[in-house]
Amino acid sequence: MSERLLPKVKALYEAVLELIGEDADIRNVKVSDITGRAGIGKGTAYEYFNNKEELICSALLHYIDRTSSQIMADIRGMKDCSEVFCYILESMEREIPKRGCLLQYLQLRADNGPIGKLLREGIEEGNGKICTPRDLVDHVIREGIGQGVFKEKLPVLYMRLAVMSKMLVYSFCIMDENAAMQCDKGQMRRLLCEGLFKELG
Amino acid sequence: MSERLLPKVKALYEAVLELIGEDADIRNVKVSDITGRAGIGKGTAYEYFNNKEELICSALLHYIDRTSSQIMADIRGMKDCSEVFCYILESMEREIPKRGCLLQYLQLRADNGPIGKLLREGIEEGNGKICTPRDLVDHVIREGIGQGVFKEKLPVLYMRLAVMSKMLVYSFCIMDENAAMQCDKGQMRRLLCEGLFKELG
Amino acid sequence: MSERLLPKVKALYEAVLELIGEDADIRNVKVSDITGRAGIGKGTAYEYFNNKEELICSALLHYIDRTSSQIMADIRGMKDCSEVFCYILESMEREIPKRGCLLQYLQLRADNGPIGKLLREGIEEGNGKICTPRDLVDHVIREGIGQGVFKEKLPVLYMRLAVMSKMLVYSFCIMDENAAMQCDKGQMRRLLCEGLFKELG
Amino acid sequence: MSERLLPKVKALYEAVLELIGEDADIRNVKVSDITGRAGIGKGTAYEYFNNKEELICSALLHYIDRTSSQIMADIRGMKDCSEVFCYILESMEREIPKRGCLLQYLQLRADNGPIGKLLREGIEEGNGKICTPRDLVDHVIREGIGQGVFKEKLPVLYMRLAVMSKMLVYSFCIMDENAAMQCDKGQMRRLLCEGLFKELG
DNA sequence: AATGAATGAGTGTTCATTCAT
DNA sequence: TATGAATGAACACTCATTCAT
Repeated sequence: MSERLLPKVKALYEAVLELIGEDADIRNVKVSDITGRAGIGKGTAYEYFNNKEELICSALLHYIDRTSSQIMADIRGMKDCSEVFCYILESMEREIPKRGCLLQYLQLRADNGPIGKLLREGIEEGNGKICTPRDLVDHVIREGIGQGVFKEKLPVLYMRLAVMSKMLVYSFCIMDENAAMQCDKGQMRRLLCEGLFKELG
Repeated sequence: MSERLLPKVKALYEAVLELIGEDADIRNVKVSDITGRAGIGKGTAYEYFNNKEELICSALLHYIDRTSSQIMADIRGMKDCSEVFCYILESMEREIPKRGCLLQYLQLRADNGPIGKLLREGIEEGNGKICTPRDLVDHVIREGIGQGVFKEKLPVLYMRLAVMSKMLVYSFCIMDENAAMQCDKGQMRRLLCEGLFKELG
Repeated sequence: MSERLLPKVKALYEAVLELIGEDADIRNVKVSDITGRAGIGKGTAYEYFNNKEELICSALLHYIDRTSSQIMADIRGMKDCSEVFCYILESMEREIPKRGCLLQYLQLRADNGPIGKLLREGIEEGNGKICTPRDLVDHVIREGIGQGVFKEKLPVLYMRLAVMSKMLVYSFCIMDENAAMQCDKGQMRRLLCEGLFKELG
Repeated sequence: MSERLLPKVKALYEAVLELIGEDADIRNVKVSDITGRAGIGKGTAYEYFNNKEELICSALLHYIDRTSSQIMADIRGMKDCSEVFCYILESMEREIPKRGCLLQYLQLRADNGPIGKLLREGIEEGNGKICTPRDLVDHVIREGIGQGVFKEKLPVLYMRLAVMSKMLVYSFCIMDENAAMQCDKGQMRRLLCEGLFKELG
């Protein structure tokens, strides 16, 4: 997954992410919106992708993979499980300019529309090759258990969902204008971290 | 909110919920799909709603309101905060046949498409009159604080999100086929309940 | 054509004329607009007319017939051909509140749409029974020739069109806001009268 | 106004004029009728026009402009005012194959429907750039006054309407099957010409 | 006789996709 | 390889007409 992207593909991916960042409804975005933003011809998109869904999906997956891989690399050396989780939350915040992309990804994972289905297929097919938030979650759990701070006998599914839900909560805080106003990000991260360890410890 | 629905409206609402229950992508459902399912003419839908978005939105809001109101009524008399939260989770499970409706609602709340926008407007406009999951969450928190089982000094926003995320996690367990297989619902509810009280206590 | 109209029919006719008077595009007027204005149920219109076209057509024809008949009766006794023509122009002006009806009638006479066709049929079928502007024109010509003020040897068709075009010109003056501002109606009538006699004399 | 039309636009214009020429009711013509006749796909029409009304309107305006411009160029050098007016009438007859277009144009100018409104807007916006029958009328009047055959003190509005109504009368002769049979075109033109000079001289 | 709720045929418009250049 | 003009399937929505009451 470290291969360099072809320049046109890169431009298309960037365009998709930009549009999502501008709160566009990705399902209603036109191909011409994307190619126009990317500065290339409409037909060119079809030289690289079979259809609109594939284009959007690939863009999202690439973003998710790149971001998750980076975070994964960063946390690999960390000793403290709490530090790891906090770093993940901080990283999410750093991505605010691309806000919406993570949320779109999470939403589409549960979406029954054509893009959602394709996204799930893409993740399954690229299993192992594509790094997703779920891999980060699993890393946190493995570390937590390894360091003895998570109870080993809790069901893995429960632990996974517990970690994920904390991340979801934090993404809501970042995204939601209303929530954002009344919340101190640092405090929220601390509370979520503590909450997680209380819950799983 | 106890007024009887007009029969055609009821049929339309039922049709929308059925289609969602069958995992259809509600955004891509055609008006004729809905009216066909409802057993009425296409034009009839437009006697009661101004457009497709309004129809779908109303159906979802009505469902959410009816379900939430019922749960709210049931938990009103309960003494034990833990019992309350467990009952809410159980109620969610009981709605499995209409599975997807809750998730669709939650998804659309964060959706930038036309239906999502209309949904948020509908909730704001009907403020107080329409009972939503958020009202259930607030009830849990009020009870938790009143009974002294939740730390009073935690930020309300955090508590709200903590409760909500537990519900979200449970809905994932119910919805996701993969997860469903490997998870014992009763155990999951117990764990989520305990987790919540550890986290907020 | 002096039979009394049934009250519902009268209400419908009035509604059509009112709508035309308000500059509505009669071809785009909905049946419900007409019946609503008439204060009766939509279905009731179909008790008296087979379809929308027939309703509109009948209303227009009735108006044209009634107005033309009245004018015809008024001018019957007049001795002076010039007085007759002037009276016709004055009568047109008196109908300003129903402005548009005459023009609509003239327009629809040349229209290829369903209403236009029906109108022409209606006039042909009711030949003799229905009094139209053409009858007024013919009266003017007959009188003109009889009184020796029109050259007898001019083709009738030409005379007919000459008279009609004068009336058309006057209706434009009445109708067109721009023209109306810069034109003194009395002067215009006089000029048209003189012009007609110069042309045909 | 001498720029060459794009081929698809030309085909669309031709199709509209053909349909009008075949006595179709232009307001009830379907977009697919027009594009079908033009031999192009339905969507293509929307590459060049924003909607049906604009398409029809543009076609008519283009026809009127082209025809009027041509006539204007032809009459520019003529010395005799009578010759000018006769030439205009003759030109109208020459356009018989496109019969209906002129009448449609005149009708739509007074129409309250969407096409009529757009047409009037189009004429106002393109003021000066688009050559219309009114320009021909004004030319006749200017020449008539300049050559001393029209009384200078008559109101311009009256003169304008007098000329216009003569043209209208002639178009009726050309269009109306019934009238056409009983009328010798040459004689009619002569009579109209003489009539005009008697009336305004 | 009068109604208006119900209907569904009909059409303007959009936009993903193709393909000649 | 890159393009964007051309396409037409698809769909929301309208409204004349019907018919049970």
